[in-house]
Amino acid sequence: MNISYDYYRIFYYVAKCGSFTGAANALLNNQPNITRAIKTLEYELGCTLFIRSNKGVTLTPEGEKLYQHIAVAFQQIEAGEAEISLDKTLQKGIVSIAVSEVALHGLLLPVLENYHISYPGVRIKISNCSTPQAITELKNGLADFALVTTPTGIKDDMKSVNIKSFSSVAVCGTAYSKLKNKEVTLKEITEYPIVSLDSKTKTYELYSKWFSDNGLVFSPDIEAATTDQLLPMIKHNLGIGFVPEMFVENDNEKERIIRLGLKEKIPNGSICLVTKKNRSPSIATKKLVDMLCGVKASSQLSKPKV
Amino acid sequence: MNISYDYYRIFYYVAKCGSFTGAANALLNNQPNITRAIKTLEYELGCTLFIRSNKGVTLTPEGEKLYQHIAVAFQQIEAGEAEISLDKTLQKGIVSIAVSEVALHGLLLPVLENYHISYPGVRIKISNCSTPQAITELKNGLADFALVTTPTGIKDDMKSVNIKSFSSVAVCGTAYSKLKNKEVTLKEITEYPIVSLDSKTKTYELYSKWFSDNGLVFSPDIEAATTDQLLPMIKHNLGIGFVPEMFVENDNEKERIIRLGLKEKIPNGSICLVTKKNRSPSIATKKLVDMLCGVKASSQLSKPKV
DNA sequence: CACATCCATATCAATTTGATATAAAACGAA
DNA sequence: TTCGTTTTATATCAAATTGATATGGATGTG
Repeated sequence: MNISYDYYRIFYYVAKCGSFTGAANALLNNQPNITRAIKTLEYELGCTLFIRSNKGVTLTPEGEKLYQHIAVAFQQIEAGEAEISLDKTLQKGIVSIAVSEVALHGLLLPVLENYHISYPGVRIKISNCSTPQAITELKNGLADFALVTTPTGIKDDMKSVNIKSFSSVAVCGTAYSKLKNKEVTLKEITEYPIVSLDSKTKTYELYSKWFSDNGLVFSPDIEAATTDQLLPMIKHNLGIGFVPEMFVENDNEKERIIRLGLKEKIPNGSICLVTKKNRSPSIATKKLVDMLCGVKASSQLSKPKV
Repeated sequence: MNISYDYYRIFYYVAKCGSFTGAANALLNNQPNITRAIKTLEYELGCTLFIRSNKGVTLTPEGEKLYQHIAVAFQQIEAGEAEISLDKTLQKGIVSIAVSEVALHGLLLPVLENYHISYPGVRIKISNCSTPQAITELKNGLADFALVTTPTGIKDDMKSVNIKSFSSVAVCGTAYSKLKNKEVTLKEITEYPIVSLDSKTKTYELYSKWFSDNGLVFSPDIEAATTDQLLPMIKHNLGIGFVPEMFVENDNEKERIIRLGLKEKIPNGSICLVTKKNRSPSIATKKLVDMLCGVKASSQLSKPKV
């Protein structure tokens, strides 16, 4: 048995409408087609489904039984179509993001603000963690994508694209006001206590390499767990630190922070988006990724020829 | 949205098989068609449903959601097809019959014996009652059809066809042995006590009319509720009675019954099948009706042209 | 590096569907 | 009754879809 399911749809509408003519209208089709379709269906199934009369049709006992099933089936299909349709309009959905601190403040939060206004129905789950942790979350399927700072150290089955580079500045507290408004060298800085992120972070690695490239040793006196903790320490004059510019910009106690005019250029960090290669993003995810990348629209589906 | 449901079937099989090629085989179709169908479906729905790879396809999040619904839907459709198919082979079903006593013994039981051997899966519900009661049951939808003795007194929305006429005989108990082997007239009979069915039955009406047509009055001394009760009364010599021949034939105490050679011909009764005009019989019902009418097969459905 | 296994595309014939005109049957109202 | 309306049934043909085959590209395997 291999009956066209479109015939069942016609059957469904005829049963609901109680007439061939009515079903034809509901289906934007014509009555002779409905007559033919039902006749074919009856022939295929080997039994009469409707009793015809001059004022419409009614189900036979067999038709009745079939209808019990078909009605459930088509309500399911319609529910499925409705769900897809909702997803498509982004009235619903959930996006999980694993994001490192710099990426959160420097990229995700501002974009998310717009995204949330455009698609208030999409729920967002943010997991704020270090770069390695973010990669692990992505690997374990806990996040749809990760936003981290380079170097990422991604796995084979992941893909990473740079989205935005950011510059950092060297800052210190007001106790070091003698350094204000004058050019200092990196070597001079090593004579002061240095405040840095945890030695397990990629940022630590980055600065470590930069220092050694300049013939110096990066040996912080104080290590903080998060960038957010870095600035208070600096404000309390615990030492000099390298902080992404945006953190300084956004701070509401700027007067307690002194930006140093450093001779050497601090290496740019870069925020990149990491995705799993074999995983297809949901529409809500794709849209957010598009916004993060500054892309207008994602690839269109095309209608097949012939 | 007006997507061909056949595409959903293809989607269903692709999801189940995990590959376009596999689905093509399962559906006795070819892979390029599957590719085209899924591409069309994706275009219509406006989202990607499968992630293609060199070793098959997997569902995207949207495809997954759709599959939840489609799987339920198609299991329903398949269940519906299976049920129809079962009905068609008469492996299942139920037939309710309202039948009067004469029709039961004279027609239904012998036919039912064969029917039940042919279609053991069909359950049969017999409601044994008087002709008017049988008509009422049919009217109330409690019976699929009625088998009664004429005159039926059927309603407007019912159709009646004569199936079999039966002859009755005048019988008495052994106490009346002097009537044995001689021709008696109806007038002579009126001199003996008469045993008859209830005055509310159609049979009573029938004999009443017959007597009056012969210038006599039908005034039974004893009225029985059912034909089954008639013969024991006659055997106990309570009087002369008119009994359908088959009841006498099938009796296992024939020696206690004397058949009278009556001059006047006893009017033939007729068993007829009554159906509701606007109600379509189930396949199981139709088959039984066919057997009762001695018909080989019911009308065939034809395949529509072009 | 050849080979097998996927999916993608192009093409064309065969089939199905959509649309229109028209018939037949049944019902209700004038 | 007869006419008008409403229903399903049938015939027919163009348009669209589907089925089938050949072929190409990507990827993984011995």
